[in-house]
Amino acid sequence: MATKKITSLEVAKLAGVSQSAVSRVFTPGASVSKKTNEKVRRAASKLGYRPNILARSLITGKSRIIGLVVSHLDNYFYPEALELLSNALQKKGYHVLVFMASKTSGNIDDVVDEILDYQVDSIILASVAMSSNLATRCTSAGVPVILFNRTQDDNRLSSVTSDNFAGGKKAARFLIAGGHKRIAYIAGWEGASTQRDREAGFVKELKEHGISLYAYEVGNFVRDEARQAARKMFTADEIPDAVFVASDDMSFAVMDVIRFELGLKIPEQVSVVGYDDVPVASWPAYDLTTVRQPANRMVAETISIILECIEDKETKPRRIQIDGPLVIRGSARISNK
Amino acid sequence: MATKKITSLEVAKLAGVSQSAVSRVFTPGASVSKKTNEKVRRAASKLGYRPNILARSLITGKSRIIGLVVSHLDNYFYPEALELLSNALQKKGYHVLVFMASKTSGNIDDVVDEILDYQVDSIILASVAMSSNLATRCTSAGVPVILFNRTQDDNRLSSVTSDNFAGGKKAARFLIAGGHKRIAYIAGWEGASTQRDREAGFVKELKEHGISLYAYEVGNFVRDEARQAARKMFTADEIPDAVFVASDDMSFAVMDVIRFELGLKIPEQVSVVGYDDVPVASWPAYDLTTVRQPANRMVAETISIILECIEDKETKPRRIQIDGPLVIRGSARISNK
DNA sequence: TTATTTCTTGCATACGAATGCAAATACTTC
DNA sequence: GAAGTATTTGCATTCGTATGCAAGAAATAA
Repeated sequence: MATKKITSLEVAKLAGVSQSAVSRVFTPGASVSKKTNEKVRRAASKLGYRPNILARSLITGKSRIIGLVVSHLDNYFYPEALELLSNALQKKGYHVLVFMASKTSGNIDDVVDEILDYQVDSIILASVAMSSNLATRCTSAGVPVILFNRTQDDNRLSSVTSDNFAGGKKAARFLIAGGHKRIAYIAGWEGASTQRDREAGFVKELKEHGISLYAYEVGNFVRDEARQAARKMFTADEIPDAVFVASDDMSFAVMDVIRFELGLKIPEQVSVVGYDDVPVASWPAYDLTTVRQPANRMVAETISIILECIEDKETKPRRIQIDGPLVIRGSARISNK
Repeated sequence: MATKKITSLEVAKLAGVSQSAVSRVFTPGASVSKKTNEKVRRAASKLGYRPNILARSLITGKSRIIGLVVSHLDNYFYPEALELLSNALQKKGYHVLVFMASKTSGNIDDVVDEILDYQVDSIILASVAMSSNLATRCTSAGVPVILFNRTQDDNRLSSVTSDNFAGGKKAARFLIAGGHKRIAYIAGWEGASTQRDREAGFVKELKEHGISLYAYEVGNFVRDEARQAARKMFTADEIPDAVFVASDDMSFAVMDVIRFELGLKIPEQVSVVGYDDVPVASWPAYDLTTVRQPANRMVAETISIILECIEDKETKPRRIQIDGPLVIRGSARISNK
């Protein structure tokens, strides 16, 4: 197996210049004459030379690798975000190293340690939290950490989320305006700031209208648990006439239970409102009214924060909240019946 | 910003040994005495030392990074596969560097070049092809390439797919047994071997029963195009009574058109069979009969090939086809009406 | 105890590219 | 053409770790 390694030295030899010259040709902004540049490029492409990013990283201290920790790829909001993120970073010359955080155990710290081993330029935690201890490690290692779709009470961490509190309020306002009287909520995982904020906003708005939650169950952002929650909620004596579900993903499960297991009509008997606006929400089979998380804008913000941090170490952490609209579709009544 | 870099040298100093000793402690299988080992480990954890993978790679020639090229994260088969892949590799001490191949332009070669820059130990192309020229580059760089869910006529590339031909046959056999008389097909992108094999198997089986395709449209594995295809196919004079769609993803779009735009009943008036068995297929709203691609077994095979190639350069490329069952649900009639 | 073998250890070097510095070359200007 | 400035270039070193080699320590055999 002719495992050839073409190094800058060989290119230099062929081009009749020094290794430094070759390096400079491939270093944007370095001082090289037109002639040398051409000679080197010709030799390089002849040999199929490409700079070794790893070797370069060793010196520059920049790996052009961004570590991404994800745990919920089965929630279709994340594949979309991943795709946007990866594409955008790719355009900027960075690439994404993926780390799965198992949903069960809270071993995020171990995972982040592994990430640091790769000398990543930055870490994105998608819907995942980290220990304060580890945040210290990252900070002192000079690796900026950005929480995506999650916040945390640690002022060293930047975060980008949708405005979950406002989103919760929007959902409530909409259901109230629709004349619903028995309004319920199916919660996500209580450890998630997104869940807490959505609930808080929702409950707050209800309260401001003198309404209190008619029913409450926890789905933990897991479809099966959402199903259970729905079964429990909608087999009671007098069932809710509206339910706000903390994620689209759970909403689909809830709708399926309501329609196919319990034979109820949506939205005639029960209105359902979700959160995320993943692609499936717009499919006619669900046609889900939901609060949109503008993935593209969230990603854009994330990336701008990352690049800023990488270029200028002194940037202080920011917390971005992006407002998302309520997307009105057919899963919830609009006027009072 | 106290950007401290803890190196093996500092650990060595603290532990009162040489840098080599530290290195050996962190190199599995190296010769170190129990005493030294302890001293070093104590010092290391005190300083929070962790070996720099990049520097290590420079010497060993192994980065423990696997490059993954994806292009269809919106088809929910891929997030699932990505999750399985990443998890399994993580357990083996490898990690996945993600590269998005834009669906539109065929710039795969550029992408793979970028991957090679990172000195990856192997490349997985998920549902993506590469030029023969580039395959040469990879081979000569000693980087094994594995096609996932795609084959290609290049005997230097390994591939792992489901048995698409057999899957197509199963779909046909099932529809025939269900007494369908006007059987149609909505194809994926013709450049994909998966598409071609599924179609070939399907048509072959029909032919063996003396049946020919009643209608044919192309959906290119894109939901919108599948919708168009369905509209065209099901507004004809005498519509098909069954359609095999080349992917679940397209199937959902097709079912939505059939039900909600055209007001037809599934499976009473039209039977639909898909391919993939993504999670959504089992949701009651679709309840799609489909040929399963066993993602977990496909991933397991992929990984075993990768590890084998990395350890033993002389392994020759393999082509694995994994048989998947037809999962019978409610979207297709079983008995002749 | 001494000779022999097996483990450990440190030294020095290598991996591939980037960069400060000083020497060399090219370009201006008078 | 000389003097001065701006631009290129090569040399040597550096990044953090792994590893062949030879010397030293420990264990075993005689």
